[in-house]
Amino acid sequence: MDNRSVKPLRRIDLARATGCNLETVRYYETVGIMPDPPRSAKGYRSYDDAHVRRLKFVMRSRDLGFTLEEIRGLLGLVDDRSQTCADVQAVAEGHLKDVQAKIADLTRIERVLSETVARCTGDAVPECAVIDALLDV
Amino acid sequence: MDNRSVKPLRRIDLARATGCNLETVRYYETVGIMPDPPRSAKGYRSYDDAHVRRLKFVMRSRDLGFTLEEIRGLLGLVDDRSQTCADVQAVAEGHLKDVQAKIADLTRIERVLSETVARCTGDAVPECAVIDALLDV
DNA sequence: CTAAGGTCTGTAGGAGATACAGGCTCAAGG
DNA sequence: CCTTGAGCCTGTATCTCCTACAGACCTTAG
Repeated sequence: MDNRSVKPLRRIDLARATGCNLETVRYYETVGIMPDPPRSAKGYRSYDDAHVRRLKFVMRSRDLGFTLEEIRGLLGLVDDRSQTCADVQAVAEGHLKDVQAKIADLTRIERVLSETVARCTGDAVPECAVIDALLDV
Repeated sequence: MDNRSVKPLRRIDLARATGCNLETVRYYETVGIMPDPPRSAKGYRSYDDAHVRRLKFVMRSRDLGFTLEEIRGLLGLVDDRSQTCADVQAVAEGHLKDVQAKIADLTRIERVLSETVARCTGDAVPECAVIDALLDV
């Protein structure tokens, strides 16, 4: 009896649910990042929660600086159930190193920025030694 | 007497020192992310360590998903010594929030990936519940 | 039944690089 | 000194990743 969640989503619903641009949804389908969705009798695309989940992941990954190619690699882990465990492990390990490096970079930038925010008095000319350190993080 | 470091760098030296593509160096100059460098008598660009430092920062920031516009904002903090401390504080605060959000996202992704690496036995078909979790981070 | 809003396809345009062509210059070795 | 290879110059073309728009069609609330 529980079919509350079975209302199909239109393209604009998917876009709104994820914050993705409407046209980008279509683009991701043509380049294979998102699957071609089922169509209604009149040819309208129809999505569900799995699409929302996946597209959110893609968008977050893009924002974090991963290329579509890299995201394809990560999604491959999810999609291709026929890969061996060793394959999955290798890809995951590569991405893990990448992610850890990014976290380290961002953490150093964070330190400089929060020091800047804390030290700045809000008055006149800033003490720029702090901000200069940004280039050396 | 210490002028060991005063050998000027060619464009390719800068590219190699930073890992930046040769043509991208020129591109960043035309769009104003990097300053127009001094030229030799014959018009050759000539760089120094400050350029290396700055370009490395730009590249790391790009890799972390910042747009050129955002990077321009950060570099503005470094470049424009005439800004008030309040200006600097405001810009830094905005970027700080952004950076912290990125760190949070990456940390969640990291958890899933390291779990995957740890759990995968390296044998046959993976236990995919872990990898599936990637989409929900 | 109509107006508003949403869908379709195709194509154009912008940001951020990247590549290549044609010609010039520099520095090291013979 | 001269060659040769590597690098420089500019301008332009091409690639990725989107984003926007046009023209035509569909759906649904009032």
